[in-house]
Amino acid sequence: MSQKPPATIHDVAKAAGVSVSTVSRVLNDKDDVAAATYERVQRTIEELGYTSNLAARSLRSHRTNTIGLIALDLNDPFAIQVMLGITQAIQAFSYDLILYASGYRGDSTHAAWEQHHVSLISGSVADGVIIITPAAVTFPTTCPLVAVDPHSGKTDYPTVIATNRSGALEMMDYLLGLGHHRIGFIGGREELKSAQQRLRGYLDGLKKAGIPVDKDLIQQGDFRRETGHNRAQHLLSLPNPPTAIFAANDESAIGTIAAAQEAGLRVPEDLSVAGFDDIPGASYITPALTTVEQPMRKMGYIATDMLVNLIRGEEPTSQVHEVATRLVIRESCGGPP
Amino acid sequence: MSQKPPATIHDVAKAAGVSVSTVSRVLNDKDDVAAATYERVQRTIEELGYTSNLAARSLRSHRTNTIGLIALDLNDPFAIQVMLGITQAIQAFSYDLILYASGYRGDSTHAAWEQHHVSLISGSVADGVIIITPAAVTFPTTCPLVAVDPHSGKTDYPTVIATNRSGALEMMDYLLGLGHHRIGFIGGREELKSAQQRLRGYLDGLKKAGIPVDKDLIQQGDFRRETGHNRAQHLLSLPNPPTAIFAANDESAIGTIAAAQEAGLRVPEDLSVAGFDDIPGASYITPALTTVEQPMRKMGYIATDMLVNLIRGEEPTSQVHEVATRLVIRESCGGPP
DNA sequence: TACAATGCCGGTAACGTTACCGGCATCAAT
DNA sequence: ATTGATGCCGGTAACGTTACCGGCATTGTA
Repeated sequence: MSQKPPATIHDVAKAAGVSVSTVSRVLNDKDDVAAATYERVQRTIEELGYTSNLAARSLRSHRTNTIGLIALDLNDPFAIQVMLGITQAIQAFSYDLILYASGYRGDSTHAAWEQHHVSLISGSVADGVIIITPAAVTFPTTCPLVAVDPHSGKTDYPTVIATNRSGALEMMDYLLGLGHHRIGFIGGREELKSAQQRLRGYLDGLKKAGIPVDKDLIQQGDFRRETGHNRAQHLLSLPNPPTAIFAANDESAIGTIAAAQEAGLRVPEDLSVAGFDDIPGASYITPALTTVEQPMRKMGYIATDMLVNLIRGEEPTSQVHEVATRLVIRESCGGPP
Repeated sequence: MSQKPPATIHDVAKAAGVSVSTVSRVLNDKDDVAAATYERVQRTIEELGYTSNLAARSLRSHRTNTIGLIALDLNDPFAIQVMLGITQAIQAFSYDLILYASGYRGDSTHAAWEQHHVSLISGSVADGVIIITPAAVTFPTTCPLVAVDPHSGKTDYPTVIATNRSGALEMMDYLLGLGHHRIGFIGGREELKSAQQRLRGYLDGLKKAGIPVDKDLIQQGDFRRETGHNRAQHLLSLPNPPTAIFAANDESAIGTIAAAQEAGLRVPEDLSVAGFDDIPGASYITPALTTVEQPMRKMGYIATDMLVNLIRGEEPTSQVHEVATRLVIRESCGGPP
């Protein structure tokens, strides 16, 4: 099994009896090539099984026709759903996608890790970058960049985000309407704007109903299932526990349901649980989760669209693209016991 | 916002007052550079925020320190789990990971799509490639390659696979032990060895129990939830429907449960449903799925290990690595009604 | 003192591709 | 017949990096 080196553009040129320039023109669909030559070159390319070297092309032309995606956690359903939207858009725009997911090694800050990968990718292997739930506020401005569910700081790059505050408020109105007065809240990654806005929606909901804030009922989370589980245990062990828990995302809500069941509580009879996101798993657990739908795929699609425009040198129409959320009522919420 | 070009190795060299060769030596941790010089260069690198151009490095040195992953469907929990194992291994081996998931555009065969991406990645942007559930039998042998859950044809590259036949057989023994005689089977992607072996386990189980094969009970599937749903509907509408359905993977099983519930059947009282894989969702649906665990993360880890060895030029210890499955009994199976 | 060994570093040539320039035909228009 | 425009193509120089060679000091050894 000889590992013979792959054919280069020179091999093709020699085999087809033309110059490398001509082969390059054929490859890039330039128009000043005679039809017969084009045909012949195209055929030799297939015969030799030639594939153009991405690294060399990128080095010379500074265009790769691929966009990079940086995501920390492949285990996160939100990221997965956004990715699906991105891959869909990628196809529509005839781009390729490269996902950098080398995993955060813990030997530096999360933000430093991200920045490193942005500069690694940009200008060498991708024309632009999408980052999902970034930890860094700023990035080296060397390449087009779009963030989905951005950091809360003042960012200088376009972002895609859902109407988190109004979505959370809508959920609060629903829970309050069911008669709940003590509603626990399990927050998300606090550096993300989305997490902050959902907390704000929670607070606004209480205020609107004239219910004073009980700090004990507000728990700091991080969007992870285990953490939701843990914080829910804490809330349920309070002397005066809540009758409903609003988790800042579905993963936390699923952890909350597990904690409730372990504590011998029935959902929703003894405890109402609400989430945010509407990940695929939300409708499959028991009880099916009442949540706020965030159009994750759409967000991925929009982010890609914005990025492609940026790459093409067009100014983005708006710096922040907001997409609407929607209340999804299923089975995990009822009246207070 | 000036898009100033990123710093090159020349900029660093000039700023540090050394030659580009020396900077390169520092970057690659060669040992013949004075400690003081090393220090100084390292500092200027940080000051300038220099990141070495991946394309140029790859072009010259033919080493990228990244491995490529080709996966067709990001929506597939099996692929996701394998990926998680890969990212874990990647970290342990200090490699980077690039995932090519540009999505199959349908303008060529699935196999051609894969081959294209293998040659695109190999020799330019990655040192080796892992493919999950490949559609192509052979690949251009220009780069190290490992397949997880391989094609059924005679492959000339190392593969990682689970003990699918014995796992399926174990499940059949369990179902037969519960008293079922009419057991439906919903198959997987037929070109995959795993799918074929699971079918074989099903058939062997029947044979062992002396039950003749009823072809109507064997449905061709493709590992997708919708297809499982559809095939289950067909099985349930049979004049003499099965009392249990063994789906070749959990996604199909989840589709089957949905179909049963839509038909007004209770699981497991009226119909037993079994799956294969033990994806995370399997324990969250209702009823919790009885299934055969396939150590997906471990498979990803092993594949990465094999690939890294291949890249380092070591001969693989074995061409096929088999990992053991395990029966996981939950709630979705009971005796026949 | 002479000579080899070693540490440290700079210069040059690639890697495979595309951008750019220029040149030879061919053809239409004067 | 001369000119200019056009179609088609080849040669050369980069892109940013690393491999390789060679050269100057400095040190060790006879």
